[in-house]
Amino acid sequence: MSAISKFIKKKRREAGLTQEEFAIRSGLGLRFVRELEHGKETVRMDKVNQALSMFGMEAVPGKKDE
Amino acid sequence: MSAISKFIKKKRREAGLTQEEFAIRSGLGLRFVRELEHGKETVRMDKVNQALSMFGMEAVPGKKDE
DNA sequence: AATATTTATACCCTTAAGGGTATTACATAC
DNA sequence: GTATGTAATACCCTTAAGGGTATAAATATT
Repeated sequence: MSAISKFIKKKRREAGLTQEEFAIRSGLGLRFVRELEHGKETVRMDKVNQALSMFGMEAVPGKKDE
Repeated sequence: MSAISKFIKKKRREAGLTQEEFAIRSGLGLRFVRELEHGKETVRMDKVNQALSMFGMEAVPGKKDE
């Protein structure tokens, strides 16, 4: 599971949001939110960044291991 | 320009590779490499990670500003 | 300056991402 | 047990991402 997928799932739950509520608030499709959290690797980066921006984050290069 | 785009462009040049050479070595399409470095936002995350993995990196959540 | 190299756009095609919706599975209650 | 809320899969459709190739522009290099 990617760091991004795990991050979104964790943060969303901490915010007390369902996938549906998160989808609505972020302007993303519910199916996309599900697939992103489920670890789908072929998602589009703009949508990923749209999700991350809900928590003031964006996709950046990071060390692979650790 | 996204942090990832800038990172790839910078690292590729530091490695002394042309976009074409980088495309070949990473197994990505030349056109994709061009569009990624040019800042296209709708690229696919798996391809982005394939590019980042050339430098031992992957897309992770990071603070937006700074 | 001219020339070679690298990078950027534009064309068409195939494939699949994302959306909507419905259905199914999985919880956590009651 | 049944009901309720949440999450996961499956269907079809529209749109566009990515590949290949060709051409144009930009950037060295001499």
